[in-house]
Amino acid sequence: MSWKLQSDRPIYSQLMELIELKICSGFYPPGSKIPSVRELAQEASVNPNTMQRALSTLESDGLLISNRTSGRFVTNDESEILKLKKKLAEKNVAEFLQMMSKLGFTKDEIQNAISKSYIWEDNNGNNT
Amino acid sequence: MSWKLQSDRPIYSQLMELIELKICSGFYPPGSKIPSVRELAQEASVNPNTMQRALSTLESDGLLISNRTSGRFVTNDESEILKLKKKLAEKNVAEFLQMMSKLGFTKDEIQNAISKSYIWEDNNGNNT
DNA sequence: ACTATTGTATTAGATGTTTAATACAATAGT
DNA sequence: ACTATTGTATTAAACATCTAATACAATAGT
Repeated sequence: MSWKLQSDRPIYSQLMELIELKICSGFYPPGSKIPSVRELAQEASVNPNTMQRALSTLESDGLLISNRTSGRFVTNDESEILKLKKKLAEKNVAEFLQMMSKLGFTKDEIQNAISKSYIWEDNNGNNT
Repeated sequence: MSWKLQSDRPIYSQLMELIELKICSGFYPPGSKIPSVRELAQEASVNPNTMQRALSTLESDGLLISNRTSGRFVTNDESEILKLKKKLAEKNVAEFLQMMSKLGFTKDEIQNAISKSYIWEDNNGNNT
């Protein structure tokens, strides 16, 4: 799995977003167990403390649940996940359109650019 | 003018993006003089050093030119500005689509969401 | 019962960002 | 020439982030 991190933004924050995405996309299904803090930290080439911070914050958001020694699990509440998915999507659309609007693009130009894109050919996160 | 800054990302970086937007949108036209470091810093409620960092970086990017005591000016090279505009737009579209794709939305759903938006009613940056 | 694995907490140091206060350098405008 | 305004540079302190090393707490699995 990809953990592409940038240096111009807090890492724990990026980790949170990436994990949210993995949950919303079903990569980590509802109720499923996710890897341990230490494993995830290694995956992402990040200090365990940093990963812990991301995970515990997502937990206080109600998205994850930790069971002391049995590990950490995605919430079973699918409506919660759907809610997050909608929230992320709406925020994304709004920010995108605002940006494009400020850059002077029209709706038609945007629709055009999107219909020309090929993102949807591959479902592995790779742009073909 | 709006200088809405968030705390989850370096301020100087956000300032750069906002200024780039002001230039690309024509709020600061090519060749025009922009306010002084101190003025801009006050506008944005930011330390002059932070604003200076944003401005001098934009200068090394070739977007601004400083004339010691006469002030700072937007480049006259309109092709440079157009290039930036395209770069910003492409990056924005790509990131947006990748995100929406990962969230599981189809092209049609996205096209739909965009056609339903009302961003273009008002040109002052306010969503009506 | 023991042990390995889990999440969690703590302390310290390195680094980057931001603010603050100040000073200098150059010149447009008078 | 003088002066105010410009960009620029420097130093210090406060703060957040990240890493590192380590330890503790709890329990599933044996």
